[in-house]
Amino acid sequence: MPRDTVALSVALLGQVIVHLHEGERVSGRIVEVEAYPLNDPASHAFRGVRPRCRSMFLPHWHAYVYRIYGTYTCLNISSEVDGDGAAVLIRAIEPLEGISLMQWRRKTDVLRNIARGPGRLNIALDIGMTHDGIDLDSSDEVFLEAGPAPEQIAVGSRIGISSAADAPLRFYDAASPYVSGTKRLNALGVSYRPQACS
DNA sequence: CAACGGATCAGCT
DNA sequence: GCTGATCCGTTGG
Repeated sequence: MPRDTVALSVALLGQVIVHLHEGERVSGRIVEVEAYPLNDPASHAFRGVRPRCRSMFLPHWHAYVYRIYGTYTCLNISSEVDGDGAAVLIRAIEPLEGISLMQWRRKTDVLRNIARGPGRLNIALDIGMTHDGIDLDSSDEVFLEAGPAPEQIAVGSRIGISSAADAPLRFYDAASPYVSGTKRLNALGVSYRPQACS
């Protein structure tokens, strides 16, 4: 996986997040992310290490989970080297395994609404503050697996922030119906094919 | 559909 | 106090 935050964001699309719940796999394919790179005014890490955002400064591939608006939590993956604060926010997944359990947790049967949005996907996967700071490589509870990259990746501006709001740092699978913020999907009108590997 | 308010936690001014 | 990387139920056009 790339160490650069933006490169990692693109590489994460298509990867599968798995949470083992009493031996049952609950999982989904990442279809939407946002990058919070170094020196980003919108990043929690912008003003240095704080108790809440300390996990952003962990080495590459650790979980940063924080609470938002009192009720919900958001999952990020730390992206840079130890001591540098940056991460990728996971914004939406396509439900794959353990769907009935996710439907129960989310109190809806509508597949499209199960994990569209960062707060929603954490409820669906039962990821919360207890997972803050875990190493996703060594954890046998929450981890990632390789999955098919999107055929086409779209780029847009990030959602719900005020500073650096125009930065094109939101990436999503252009063909997926499981992405959030539909009204802003074409905010930049930019899309491109990911770099072809020969 | 769009707009609004409530729920409710933690950091910052 | 207030604001925020949110979601949901309700209201009104």
